[in-house]
Amino acid sequence: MPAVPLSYAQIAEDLASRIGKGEYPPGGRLPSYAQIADLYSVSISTAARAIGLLRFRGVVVGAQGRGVYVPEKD
Amino acid sequence: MPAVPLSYAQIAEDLASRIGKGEYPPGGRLPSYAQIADLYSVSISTAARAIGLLRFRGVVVGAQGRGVYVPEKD
DNA sequence: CACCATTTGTTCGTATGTATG
DNA sequence: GCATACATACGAACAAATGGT
Repeated sequence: MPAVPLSYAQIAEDLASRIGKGEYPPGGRLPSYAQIADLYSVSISTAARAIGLLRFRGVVVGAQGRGVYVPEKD
Repeated sequence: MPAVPLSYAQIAEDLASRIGKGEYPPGGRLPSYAQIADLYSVSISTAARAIGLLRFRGVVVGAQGRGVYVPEKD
């Protein structure tokens, strides 16, 4: 991780890239907001924004109380 | 405007709709963050989020120090 | 059933940086 | 230099849903 934290858009890109590489496979669950915030050294609100972008793009689906998942199929 | 403020996604939808209707024509400028916040009775950060969504969708383009504009052509 | 911790999702207010005019 | 404006980040708070005890 860089000393200068990534922007929410860059975090979204990084996560999308990892999903594309199979790091988070279809049906798999992404780290929680708090974990992402910790992983990328950003606030929870910034982590939520990154996830929100992925959600809008359809890369992931969020389920309140459960987590954020990679859709099984397109 | 309703008593219950719209969400950032709904504000983005409303603005996109107005753009589609020609209320903000190609080449035209949208209200500033502060004006949108006032128009929809939300905070500036929520207004910025709505604009950010439109920007991601390509519906508008933002220019620092100048404003947010509707692209001339697709 | 009730209670509680976790998690998503949103809003707010403030602050900062950059760019324009 | 200054006012305006975009763009991002932060921390706090809250609602809603879930799942476990």
